[in-house]
Amino acid sequence: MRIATWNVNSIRMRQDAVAAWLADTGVDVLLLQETKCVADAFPADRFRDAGYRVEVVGQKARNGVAVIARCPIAVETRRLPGDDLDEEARYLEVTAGGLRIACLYLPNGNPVEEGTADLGAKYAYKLRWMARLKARAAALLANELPVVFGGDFNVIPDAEDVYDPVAWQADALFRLETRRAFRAIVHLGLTDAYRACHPGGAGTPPAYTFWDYQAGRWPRDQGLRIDHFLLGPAVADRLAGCLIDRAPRGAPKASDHTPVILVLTDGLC
DNA sequence: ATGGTAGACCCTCTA
Repeated sequence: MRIATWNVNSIRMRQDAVAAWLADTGVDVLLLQETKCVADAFPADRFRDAGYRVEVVGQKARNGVAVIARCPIAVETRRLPGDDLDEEARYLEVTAGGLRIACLYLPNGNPVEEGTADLGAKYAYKLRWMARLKARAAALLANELPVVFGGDFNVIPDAEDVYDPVAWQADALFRLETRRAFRAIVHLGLTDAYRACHPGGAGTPPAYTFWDYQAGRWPRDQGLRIDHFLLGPAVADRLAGCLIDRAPRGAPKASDHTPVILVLTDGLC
């Protein structure tokens, strides 16, 4: 069974690319972020016509997540618990293929306002969102559910996951508070699927999932690893591989992110 | 050198 995650930066602009990639790879479940449209404007029919089920959480112009799967999808929640006033479309948790799968788009958090008590409203929201995600992960793990958290975490876990760690040290994606909050989630007992399969370290090639449109970041391979799969123990036991498909980032009219594919032993979809 | 691009938008914001 294969699950992929892809921040598409507008599903309406990327629908041909996503449909072609799905047909080419045949992944069972695809998690999308930054669909950037209300649910009614999501081009669900073309995926349904291709034999997939589609569930969408949308809002106008910004954010937006979706799950596309070959198998039936049971929606568990369309909101991340912990803040009833949060209207941003960033979380969709489903059961599919026997797994509890959370598709998430974690807040970017920039700009960080140094010198202010909470480092700015955007960054405070990011840290609150991460605390809510930690609580949700703890609850699902306590119930021994086979959980997969996949999506755009907007977190660079380690210096080897960014082309220039010094230049990024104060950024909301890499600053120490962000990495601490990410580690606190992982340390509940989750496995970073990519790093479990590719330990990294000196001499290993960089493994990025995002390259900014600006300043020639893609042709220079100056990217970030910010799209992740975190696996609960029952799913980590089935981990067979995790790979970054760089090809879509090099295509014309590409998203600034490229897909990450999680490969599990067994499992039906 | 304070850049550069992309997408959606009510003409500016987010990333």
